[in-house]
Amino acid sequence: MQGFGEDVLFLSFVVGWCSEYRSRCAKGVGTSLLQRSAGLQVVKGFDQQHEQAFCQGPPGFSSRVLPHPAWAAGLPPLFAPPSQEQPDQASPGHSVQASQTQRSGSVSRRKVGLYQPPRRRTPARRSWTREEDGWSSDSCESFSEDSRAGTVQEDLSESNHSSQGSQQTSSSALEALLAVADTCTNTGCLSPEEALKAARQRYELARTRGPGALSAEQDDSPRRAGEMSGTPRASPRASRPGAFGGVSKLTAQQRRARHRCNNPWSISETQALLEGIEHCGVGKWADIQRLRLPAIIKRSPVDLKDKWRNLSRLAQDPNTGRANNTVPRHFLLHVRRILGLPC
DNA sequence: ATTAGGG
DNA sequence: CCCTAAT
Repeated sequence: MQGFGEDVLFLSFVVGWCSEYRSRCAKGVGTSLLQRSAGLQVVKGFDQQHEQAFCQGPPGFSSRVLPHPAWAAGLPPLFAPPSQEQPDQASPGHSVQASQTQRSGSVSRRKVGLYQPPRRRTPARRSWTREEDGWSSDSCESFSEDSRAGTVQEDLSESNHSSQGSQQTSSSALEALLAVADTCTNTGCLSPEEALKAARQRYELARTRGPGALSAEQDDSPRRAGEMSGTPRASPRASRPGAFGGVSKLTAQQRRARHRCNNPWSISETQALLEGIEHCGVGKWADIQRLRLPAIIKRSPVDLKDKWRNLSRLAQDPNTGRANNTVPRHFLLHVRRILGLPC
């Protein structure tokens, strides 16, 4: 682990950078370079010299202003359809090849609770049989490259775009890093060590899964038109800092006020959950949440658990759940694979 | 604090 | 999603 100390330095630098960025925003000055590199919004005129100095970073970072090469390194997202190009986009020089090992065996294939479908009501509209529904063994293999998934393609178009140019890929990776660092500075709920751990985990994820795993979700949730039924969508449970930004202990009043939230899971959220499960294993909801994947950063560990339960049910019985659910079929194939079910 | 499961 | 029991 030679690069570790380096990463610590880098992270601390970024943390400082974040607070500087915030204060700049507060003053309404000089964010153009940051905007350029992180895809953030331009504020207005800025002072060249200050920005120069700022971008120099602390001593020792003169040429390391922007994403750690490791973060910038991109691989095709797990769920993306096979892309013709993206030949190698090799990581810029930097050694990004350690620990490819730990991915294979250990995690995610352990005690997996099979949610036994408790006597479902309706007779089967469809069943998971190989013949009639295409559960061939290779359809399971091709999970990560199923091009039939038009919905996903749409859903991921954003992140795919961002993998077009290396610059934008960097932006995406940078945003991911910023998210971690930001959480660290803001909420204090992550110690620097925890933040670093999260950062490293996410780096691993980015490296093995591709930048798609890190690209933030731009509100692509399938929120129907007239469906904003009163509930403030933003931060359903982010009232005060806690394990993941605020565990809600609602008062009786609050509970009555908001009867029941309905925040349908977007496809990218679902994808992020599956990525997290791949990474941490089934049942490790808190760990997954600590990865701080942007797409599911607002979902509590319990939310993750519930979603997994639903996915698991759905994967075992397509008749389960809402008829209009948008979970792509190959996601369910993936779930089945995790569950050790025939695909 | 986390997780599983019922509602 | 919410709530609670059990770790």
